[in-house]
Amino acid sequence: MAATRRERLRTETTAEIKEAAWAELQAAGLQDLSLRGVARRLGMAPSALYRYFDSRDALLTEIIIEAYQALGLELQASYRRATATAAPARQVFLTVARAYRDWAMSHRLEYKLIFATTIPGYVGTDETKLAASLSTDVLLQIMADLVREDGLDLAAWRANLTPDLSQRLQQWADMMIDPMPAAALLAALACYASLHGAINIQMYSHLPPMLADNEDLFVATINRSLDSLQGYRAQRPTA
Amino acid sequence: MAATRRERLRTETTAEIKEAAWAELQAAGLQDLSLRGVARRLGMAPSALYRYFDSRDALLTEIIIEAYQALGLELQASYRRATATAAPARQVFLTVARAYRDWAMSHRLEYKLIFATTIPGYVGTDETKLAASLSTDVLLQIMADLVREDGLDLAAWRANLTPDLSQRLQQWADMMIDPMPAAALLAALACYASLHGAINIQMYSHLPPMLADNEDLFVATINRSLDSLQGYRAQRPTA
DNA sequence: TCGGGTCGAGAACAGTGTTCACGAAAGCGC
DNA sequence: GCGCTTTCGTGAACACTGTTCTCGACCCGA
Repeated sequence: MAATRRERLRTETTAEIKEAAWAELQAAGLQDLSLRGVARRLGMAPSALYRYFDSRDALLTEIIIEAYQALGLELQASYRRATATAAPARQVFLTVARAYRDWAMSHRLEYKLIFATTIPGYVGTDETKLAASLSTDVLLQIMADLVREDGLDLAAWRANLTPDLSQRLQQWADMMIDPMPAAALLAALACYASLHGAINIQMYSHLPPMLADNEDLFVATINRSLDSLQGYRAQRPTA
Repeated sequence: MAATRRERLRTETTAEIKEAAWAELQAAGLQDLSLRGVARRLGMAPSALYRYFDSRDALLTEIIIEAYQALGLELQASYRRATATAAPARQVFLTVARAYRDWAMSHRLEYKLIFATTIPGYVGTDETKLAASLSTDVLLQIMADLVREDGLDLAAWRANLTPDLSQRLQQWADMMIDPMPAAALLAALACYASLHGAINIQMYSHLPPMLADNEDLFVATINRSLDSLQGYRAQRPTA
């Protein structure tokens, strides 16, 4: 941790590079982050960047990880804020989900970077996994809260488990700090899928114009997803 | 339609080019479809390709559209096969959903092309919209079938509609050949989101290894999604 | 003060998408 | 059949790109 002057300068310029790269990314679009472009932006020779990053893809990877972390931290902050008011888990979920969507919509490029970029080198590094878990942990936490509050219709979810799937889910659950039943994990995944899909639909706008970027639509589907978590069913109206 | 010899040759070689481009794409990966590469594959000069396609991106766009159409046709075929047996709509949905997933999993590259590629020129062409509707129409059709069979808990869905959202959905529904209630449209969208999300989760493998490529997991979430459509809770009648 | 490690610059190489002028071939009206 | 026009493919060229290498200039600890 102790910083020799050299190290300090090094981390400083790597930060500057990443910043410039980010600006370049936003200006030039996703596909062509030009290394020479960021070099130009910094007023240095293109080759100089190789002192800090092994390749163009390495630089891109780092940026993606940073975006990932930003999302994760945002969600965690949202979670903390929501739970601070001692709200029921369902409401917490809704709040976090909205935070998720808000972030995605106001950081479209980052979102696409995170979820739709296949980096040639296929990063399975610990760093990305850590960044990813920042986000997913929040969801799992909420699900655990729901279970604790008995707000989850576990029976309904259990009904869809095959023995093999149940075992695999359990296997995963056992690796977690705060284990939860396989059925709850299934519910969490389904919820995540729904959340993710709802955002994607708007992000890549396969919707007619009057529904594009519609928050009500998002909230409605998420609410319905929550109904499904809890086994809620509308009372058949008298009519 | 009548083919002068010239026209025939022309469409013939454009097909050849697309085929070669596809091969190149699969060999070289998504990011770098090299125009020179496909030219090499065909034994022609790179510049010759410009007689057939305005640019590299135009070629890519055409390929994406073809992939899109392939998916749509596959789904429609699956739908026809499923309905031919006079099965209930719920089962039809499940069958088509599986077909969707199967296609995605066995055509990963195509799937990513379709849903995660932002072409610089932003294609809003009629051609892509038509290709897209091939897929979505199937889903809407099933949803209409469900409504007709009274297999949809419309009240539950209506409960999440705001007046504005309801109006917008209705506005969309009115444009369809076979109009349906706004609540049903909301259900369709939620279902689509869920479906899409469930596939994406596996596609971009943010799952631990024992759950990667797990079909049971997919079927379970889809089944649950269907429960949510129909308003079932806890034990649903076993088939 | 003196070396070894680090940094940045510049040239170079192999690619890339794209343009353009030029011949060769094909089709069409006469 | 002959000419003219349109189409097709070529090869050279331009402006880029990522990446590598060499070569001085600098900082820093000994």
